[in-house]
Amino acid sequence: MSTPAAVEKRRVILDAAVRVFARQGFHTCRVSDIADEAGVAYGLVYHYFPSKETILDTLFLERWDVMLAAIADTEKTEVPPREKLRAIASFIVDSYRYDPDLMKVIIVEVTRAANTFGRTHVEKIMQAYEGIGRIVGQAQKVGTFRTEIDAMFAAQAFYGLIEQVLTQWIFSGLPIPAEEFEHVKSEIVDMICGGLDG
Amino acid sequence: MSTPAAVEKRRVILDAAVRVFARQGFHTCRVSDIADEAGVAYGLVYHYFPSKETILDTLFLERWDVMLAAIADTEKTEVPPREKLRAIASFIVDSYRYDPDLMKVIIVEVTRAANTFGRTHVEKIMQAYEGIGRIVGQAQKVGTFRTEIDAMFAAQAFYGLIEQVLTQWIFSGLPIPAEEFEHVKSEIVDMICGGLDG
DNA sequence: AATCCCACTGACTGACCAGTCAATCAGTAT
DNA sequence: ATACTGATTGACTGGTCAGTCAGTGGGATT
Repeated sequence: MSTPAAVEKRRVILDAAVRVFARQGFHTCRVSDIADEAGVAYGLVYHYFPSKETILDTLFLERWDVMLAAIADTEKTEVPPREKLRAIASFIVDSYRYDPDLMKVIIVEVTRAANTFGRTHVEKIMQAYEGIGRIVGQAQKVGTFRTEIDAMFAAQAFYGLIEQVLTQWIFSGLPIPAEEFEHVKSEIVDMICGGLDG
Repeated sequence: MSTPAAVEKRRVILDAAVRVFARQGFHTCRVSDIADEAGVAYGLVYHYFPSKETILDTLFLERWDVMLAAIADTEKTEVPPREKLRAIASFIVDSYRYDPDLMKVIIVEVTRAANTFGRTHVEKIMQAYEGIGRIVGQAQKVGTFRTEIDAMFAAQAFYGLIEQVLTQWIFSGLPIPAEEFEHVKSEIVDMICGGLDG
């Protein structure tokens, strides 16, 4: 059915869509913008995707599944809980580091878009919380983490903080220096595990 | 110029807009939906507001200014830092408690809408972070909070967590029991100040 | 060389909707 | 009464854009 060439064209359209969504926003851009960016005829977009929304859909699911896999892998490793959280923070921060446009689109247009599009993916998004929640819960059972704080609540705090940081970076529009990425990874874990009390 | 009756009509339209935006979302709803909800002719909306966007604008600014004032007031009080954070958490949680539709609109359509509308209000939004950041910074100077964590970073963690919790409530669409509101207030402060380490 | 199969093209359509505006109405002043 | 003023109405316009579709071209298959 789908020749290698066709698979590649599909990819070209997806990559173009990332750039266009990141630049103009999903609602603001036209399908013709995506076609132009991909250097492809308008109609071809509809040859590969049934709708504009499906393109965003595809981009989100592709990446989110990779993240869920990364969380699941981390869960299985035999390292201290703090290291597990660090691994996840590291994965998400690096996702932004190496493909800021894609992460921008996912966060701005899906994860944070509770109104329109995000609603469709609440369950997928929740699976990430649940994975993190299980790591926290496990650490509580072992006695590494306090049991006073609900594990799912802690997961929200952890993921929420990361998303907040990425959102700041996205807002700023500035390139982020390499050491900032590494510094933030540590600060996230320190904040969530250590708290503010001195 | 504006008679009391006119001021009231304006209010009727704003309140209707809150309900419509909360129900259908800003981008999805039509101006005629707002007019219908307000029981008012289509054109009258444009008599009171120059554009659809200005309505959302007005709703956000009205409420956000109240919140900035609440933060500023809290800053001035002479209570332990933890109590200050609790007061702010309490204010925001209660804002949702007593007007969930308005908070839903502000969070979903402005605060979290980094792409389109939010961009206009980044500075206003940042002022909230800065207020919280000053409280944390002050507590660090006094020695109540550790200095390892950047004050603005902590403010992001704090506000981000609250917004994350509200977003969960919004997503769920369920009514929240009274004790849940109170419980969450404590849990937010405990999480941010105490951290997870046991 | 005839046929088939898709990738591919881009002009076109149909629906939608923000914002306009000319007309009407109601209250108040003169 | 008359004139004036601002509130109110809703039909209409102009522009936008997602999605359609009839047709083209080129590589494989027979």
